[in-house]
Amino acid sequence: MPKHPSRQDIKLAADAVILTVQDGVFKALLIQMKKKPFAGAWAFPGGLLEDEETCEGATRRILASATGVKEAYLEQLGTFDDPGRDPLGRVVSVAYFALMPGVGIALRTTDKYADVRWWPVSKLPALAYDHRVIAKAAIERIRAKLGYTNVVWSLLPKTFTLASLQSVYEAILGAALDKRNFRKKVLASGLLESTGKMEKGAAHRPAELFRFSERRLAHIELL
Amino acid sequence: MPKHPSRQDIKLAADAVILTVQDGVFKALLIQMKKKPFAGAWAFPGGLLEDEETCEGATRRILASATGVKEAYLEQLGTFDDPGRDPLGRVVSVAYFALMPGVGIALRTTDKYADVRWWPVSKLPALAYDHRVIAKAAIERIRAKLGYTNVVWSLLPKTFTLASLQSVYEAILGAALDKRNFRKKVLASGLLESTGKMEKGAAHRPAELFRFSERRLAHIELL
DNA sequence: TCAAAAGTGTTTCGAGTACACCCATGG
DNA sequence: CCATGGGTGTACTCGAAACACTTTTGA
Repeated sequence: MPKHPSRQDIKLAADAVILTVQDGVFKALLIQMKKKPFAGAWAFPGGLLEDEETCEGATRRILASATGVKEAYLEQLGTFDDPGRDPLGRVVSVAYFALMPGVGIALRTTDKYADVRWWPVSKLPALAYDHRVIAKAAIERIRAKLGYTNVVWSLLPKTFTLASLQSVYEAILGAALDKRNFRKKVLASGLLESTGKMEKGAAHRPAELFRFSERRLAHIELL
Repeated sequence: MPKHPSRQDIKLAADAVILTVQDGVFKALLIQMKKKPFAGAWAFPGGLLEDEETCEGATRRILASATGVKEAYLEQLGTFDDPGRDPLGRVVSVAYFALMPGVGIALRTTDKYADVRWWPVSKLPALAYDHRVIAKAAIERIRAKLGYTNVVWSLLPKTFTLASLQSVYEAILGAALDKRNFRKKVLASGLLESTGKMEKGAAHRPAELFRFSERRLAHIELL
């Protein structure tokens, strides 16, 4: 196959901003790096693209290696190419963000990383590279997207209570919502369907369990 | 400077979706290619990054070479990396969209291109590469952005009438707006200030000329 | 005086918001 | 029987949308 003539000395990488809500707290997954010059620093998991790999493919590989999760909502966030962003050379990063439910995820610290941890988005540590900028972009994007799409399904298990749905919104938006108005709007939106089942084992009146009628991205009017 | 170890055979390019509104019509700039295998085909102007150049820098260079315009609103649209998008090899494209006023732009067909033309967005010809996908993304983005930002300033000259402002909205949204409601909202928004001057030479009652109080991106509630 | 676009208010309707009490369960 | 969260309805306010005529100018 003929090649383009120009010589470029630019590497392509993918970075994954992995987000979830656990116990009413909006969290991001960070890894602690081992290699110099960033040993000990925290960053979003990422890495160079392998040949024959798409950016999204690379992100899924990275996602699985850090969390074991194969299914998650994934969306391209943007491409970050500040020339000084990587001290080891010119690396352009295509960043994605991933959303997943906060329950049932077993983090595993592989030998690639010194540590892997969920961090509250409101209390992130200092980040390597330009990951502070990437974090800001991801958080803005998901906040906005909650208002005009149904992405929230990607942050909840198959069935859930209205209270847990509301708490996901509140955690991400960082604001309290009125319970009655929230239920009214979300039930009228047609996004949910009743399962008929009830929550079990709580020390109070059991809540009805709902599911999403569609588990793929759609535009809606909410909030 | 030490280099990352991996060998990648991936080239990075930038493409510019250049948009404007002329005579009430929403248009995109396309170039007609000379080189095989796409000779004669239309596409957005673009090209490989030079070393030491950022994606945005490359886009500005491409923009200037196709239009002569140095100042335009520029925003990253997304990165397109389908492995089959370029038959000459693996090229990942970072696409930007540019917005500029529809008046006073002299297109120049350089020797790089067979032709350079404005095309109505509703009647684009067949496009090379994956530029149809890129076009769709750009158009969706600018439509949405009109509703929650003040970007429209980038599509108008320094002073303009309320009617011409309205016609820009109508051209991009593809829908008619109510004149009285439009004027009410846009005047209440605080985006505009009166210049005190009047339009000249029209065969009807002259309209007042306005200017934007801010010529940089801000979020607002409109539409 | 005619053609053409500029400019101007009011009413109606629906959505958003604020707000407080009873219910079902486990301990 | 008590503590805990689940579940429910109404009233008010404000912004969105619909709608038609008079004014100013050049030809």
